[in-house]
Amino acid sequence: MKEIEIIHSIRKFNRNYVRSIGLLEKSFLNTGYSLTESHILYIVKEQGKTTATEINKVLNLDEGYLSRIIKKLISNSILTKEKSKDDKRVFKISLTEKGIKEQQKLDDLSSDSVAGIISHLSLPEQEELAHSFNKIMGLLYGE
Amino acid sequence: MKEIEIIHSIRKFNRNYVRSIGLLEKSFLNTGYSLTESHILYIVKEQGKTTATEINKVLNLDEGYLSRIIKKLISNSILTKEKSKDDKRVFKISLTEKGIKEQQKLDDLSSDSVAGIISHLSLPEQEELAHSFNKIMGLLYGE
DNA sequence: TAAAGATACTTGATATAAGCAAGTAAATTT
DNA sequence: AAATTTACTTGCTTATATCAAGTATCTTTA
Repeated sequence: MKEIEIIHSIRKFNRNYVRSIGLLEKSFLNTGYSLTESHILYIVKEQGKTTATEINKVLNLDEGYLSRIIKKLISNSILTKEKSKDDKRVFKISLTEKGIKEQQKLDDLSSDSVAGIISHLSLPEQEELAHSFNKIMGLLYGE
Repeated sequence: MKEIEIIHSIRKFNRNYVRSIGLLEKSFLNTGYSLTESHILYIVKEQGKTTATEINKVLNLDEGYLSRIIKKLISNSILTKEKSKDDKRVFKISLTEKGIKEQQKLDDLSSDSVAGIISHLSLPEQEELAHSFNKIMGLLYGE
């Protein structure tokens, strides 16, 4: 297989997948959260009590933008922040009770959405699919 | 493999890949074209003389948005339009000479960008990667 | 075949997502 | 203790996308 074919395969995938992700994004429209906000909540769940800087090590958003999103999520009682004791520049961020529930809802929505996409496949096909995704993850991101 | 694991694999991939595509998008910043514009030019190249409606069968953009993008690309001499003879509501759209060149540039940029992402892999690994992408394409989009 | 409905495209107004730059305050380095 | 860096915030702007209403033409149907 030539390099050009390899690149074409990936680019073809990208063109299609970008649109899939666009659709996924639209499925978030009714929830009141953007995909980025949903990512942030996911990360806060994963990391537990964390900071804007830690979140941004994953997402690499504009700092100001992230700051505003966090501010909004706090004002909607999804997140809380408290001043860190060891470093007074830092705010420790965590999910509120409501935030935990909301994050769970978004998590379920996302899983349902993926379930829908693969629902037309047989179980062996779904397994092949997962295997392929895992393979790519391993190769590209070393996991 | 359980369904929940399959879904988790896909969601994990999505979280990572969304960011990759975000980076890809940024690589278009200097070009003066957005990823969407670049897609449009790609489709016009593929389809040859085409129409807004045909383009939108692929991209599903808001019609008004698409109309404006086309307008802009025409005013920048990338696209031309001519009124269709069989249907006076329709405009046939095609790439200008300049448009062909610009599209080619974007195409090259996109290929280079992908080449960069896979450059740390050996050829067999790159082949495995392409194979996995193709597999997913086949399963999800039937190609 | 004339009216009703559908299709192709456009335009004005607006929303959403994201980024830049300048700034404050606290920590770290020199 | 001054200079630099880090963590976060805020004002302003741009990029991307959507909604709704409208024009012109084509197609259906009564």
